[in-house]
Amino acid sequence: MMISPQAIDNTNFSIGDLAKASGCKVQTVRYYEQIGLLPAPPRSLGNQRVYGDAHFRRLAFIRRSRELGFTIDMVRELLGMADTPDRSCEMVDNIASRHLWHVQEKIRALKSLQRELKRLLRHDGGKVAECQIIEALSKSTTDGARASKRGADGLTPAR
Amino acid sequence: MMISPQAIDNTNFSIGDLAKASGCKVQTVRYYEQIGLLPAPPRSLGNQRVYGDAHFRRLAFIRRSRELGFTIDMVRELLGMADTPDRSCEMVDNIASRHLWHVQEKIRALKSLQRELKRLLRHDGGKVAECQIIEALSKSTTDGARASKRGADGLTPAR
DNA sequence: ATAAGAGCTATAGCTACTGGAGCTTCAAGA
DNA sequence: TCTTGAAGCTCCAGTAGCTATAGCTCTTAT
Repeated sequence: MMISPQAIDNTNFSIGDLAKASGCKVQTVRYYEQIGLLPAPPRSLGNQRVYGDAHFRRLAFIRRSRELGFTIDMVRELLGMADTPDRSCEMVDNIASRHLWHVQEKIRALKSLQRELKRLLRHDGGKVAECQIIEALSKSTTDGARASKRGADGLTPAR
Repeated sequence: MMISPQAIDNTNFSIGDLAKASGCKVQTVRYYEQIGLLPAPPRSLGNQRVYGDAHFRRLAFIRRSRELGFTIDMVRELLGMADTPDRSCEMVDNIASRHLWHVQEKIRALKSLQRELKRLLRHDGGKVAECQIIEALSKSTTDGARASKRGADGLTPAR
């Protein structure tokens, strides 16, 4: 399965068509071209991008992968694999299962977050002075090092 | 060196102490100062930041809130509320429950993602040419535009 | 002919930090 | 006292994945 654009194409899409069809913004399409995910299409006489069917298929692949939460770099790898049909499927599996693992980790983290927030909210308020939530937030965690190991949302791993 | 409850009487912390104690990086502390979350402390003769107990408590509050996934702006609001103890607790509750809702939404989304990834991975691999994952990624699901706004082939633009 | 809408490039902004360069200051040991 | 290494300082750039704006040009319909 090749997802690269071919020159022999009778369909002509403007960038707006492509964006609408794939459900992303025009700027996003240009951005994908800029970072090398989507190859630069030929231009019209007025310097406007002219896309073909293969571009559409490749963009659809990209969007679908992004929807599933694959990073741009993962999409790059997946595209590379999709373009070399003779290789084993193993590496594709690898990427997908690593991603699944991350997703499951995220779910775990969010669930414990949910529990804590629910606990915080199980008091009803008077004045802020006695606000349980503020109170709870003021207490530092037992394990300070834990915070530095996680990203901003407390979910994504730190770099 | 950790700032234990005993050591907290010593109200002279270096930025490194503060960072270690709160479990974030030195740069992060400076960043919080820069964006106005943490007030600028006095400096030593050699121009180094000297923090006190109140700084420590405020930073702990910030880190705790961030761990719970509150955005910087939310933390700003929460801090503001914590600083005006006569107001009602209602707004604090508001922020927290809005946040809980977001967390629950995220969990829902990730769970459906998880289901799909598991489905993708439920096969064994041969060549990429027949790879189910690549196949599945190539099929777009959420592009109502493609089917409804385009011609019968779903690809040709209306021009 | 004209006007609306779409496309073009270039650049900046978003979140919440993180890392590095190139410097100064501090504290401890010889 | 000198030295050395760690820690501090400021300033700037970079991360991911777009999104938005400014100020143009091009296309298309009337």
